[in-house]
Amino acid sequence: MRLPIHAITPETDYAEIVGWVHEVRDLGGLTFFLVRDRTGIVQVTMPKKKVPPAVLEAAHGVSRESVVRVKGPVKAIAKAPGGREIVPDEFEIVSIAESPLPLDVVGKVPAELDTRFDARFLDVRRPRIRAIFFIRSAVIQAATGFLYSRGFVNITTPKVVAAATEGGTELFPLAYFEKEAFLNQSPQLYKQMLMAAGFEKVFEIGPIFRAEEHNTVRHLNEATSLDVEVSFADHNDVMEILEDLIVAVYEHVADLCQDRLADLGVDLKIPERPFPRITYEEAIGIANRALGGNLSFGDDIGTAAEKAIGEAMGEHYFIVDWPTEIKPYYAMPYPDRPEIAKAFDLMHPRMELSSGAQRVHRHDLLVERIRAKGLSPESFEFYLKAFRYGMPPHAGWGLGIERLLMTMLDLGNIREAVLFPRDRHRITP
RNA sequence: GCCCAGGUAGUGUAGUGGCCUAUCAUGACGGCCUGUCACGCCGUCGACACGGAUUCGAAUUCCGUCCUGGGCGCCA
Repeated sequence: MRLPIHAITPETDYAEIVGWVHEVRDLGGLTFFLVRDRTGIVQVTMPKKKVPPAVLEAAHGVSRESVVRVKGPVKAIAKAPGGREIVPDEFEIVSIAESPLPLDVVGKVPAELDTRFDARFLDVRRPRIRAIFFIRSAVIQAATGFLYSRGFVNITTPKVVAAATEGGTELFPLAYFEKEAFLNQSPQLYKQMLMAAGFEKVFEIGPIFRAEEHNTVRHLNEATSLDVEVSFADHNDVMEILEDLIVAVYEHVADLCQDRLADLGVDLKIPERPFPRITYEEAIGIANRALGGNLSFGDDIGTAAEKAIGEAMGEHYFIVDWPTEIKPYYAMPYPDRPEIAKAFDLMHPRMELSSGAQRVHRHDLLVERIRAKGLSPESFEFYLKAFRYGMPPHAGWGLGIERLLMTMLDLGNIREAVLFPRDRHRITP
């Protein structure tokens, strides 16, 4: 029976393992193999004079990264990694690896991102890279569990759509039989329509597509968004849900992924609630003081300003009360001060993680807002229709999973947080 | 879209006009080696993105093409 490698201890009598040949050290009369599976690494030690000839022959023909099956008694040896090693009485090559390898799995020689993505399956064999994706899985599990525990309904909305969600971002056009279609940039319109459906609390974790020709360490053309929408809630209510979720995710990872965090060398600090809230005006004030700039009300907060504010804050924080003008049409303006909206961004000191708002739920105001953005209400008819037959007030946000992971694990490039990233230049593998 | 920087063995690098039939490491192959843990030692193999130009001479300068990384704008 196959044993996961981490289950082998110095007390184990006998073990059968299947894994990849991580390293080979041939000392002549004695050969050490390190064999790796997803749980760990174990040393397989072959004294030439003490193992069967068939084992010797198989071991001689094996290459690095081949898949092997090894059976033998386990010996407690203080000098061996993990204090134990297997002396094989069976050694079978299950699948031979070609040589040379496209990149060094052991990590003696670094590889550039591009080389790594060309052979991503090999790259991900490296424990520290694999750790990112085991943690990513834990993040999604924690977020999903948190939302279920709060009574949310998991929804799936279409990725093939007929119209843009908002004016700004570029869409990928698609040949869809005789019609023109696009890949969706956000589930925004659909989750709002499900408020009209009376679902009250929904979430979706799924891909979003942005055809922006940006080339940065924090943008992808296909990203994963965690979207939430809640009826009878305002922006403050959903900000609380968001910070609770962030903390729950960090706690889950800190509790259950200690080994993976160690693989990455990350010392995870759990953010403290409540996250500070600063207004947009305070934010540009901080930026102006730090950079000697002259941002004024209505200007976008650029990268340099964002960085300066992040440094001043030093932890997760919200920027609230944005100018209505620079937020999407669906953000609800304050009734008494319509120039600002009940919109917020969740920021990590390094970058924006999420943005959200209380939404406009009044049909006439929504039409007005759409027009004010220079868009045509006619192309949003399928969406506007949902606002004419009893639409509850509602609020929500969208959170970038890759950015959450990138900031949590201090990754240098957002592509590190995706198994098979899609950027300006890469569509394979 | 605008701007900047790059493309040298399988991988990562050194090399700014002749000292380069190109450095170092890793790797592969062969040899020696019974406690390695980036094992060690000896030997062998393997590369200047492509096209053009300048020059007595180009990996190195110039032009073009292709490819890549990054910054900005915008955003998750």
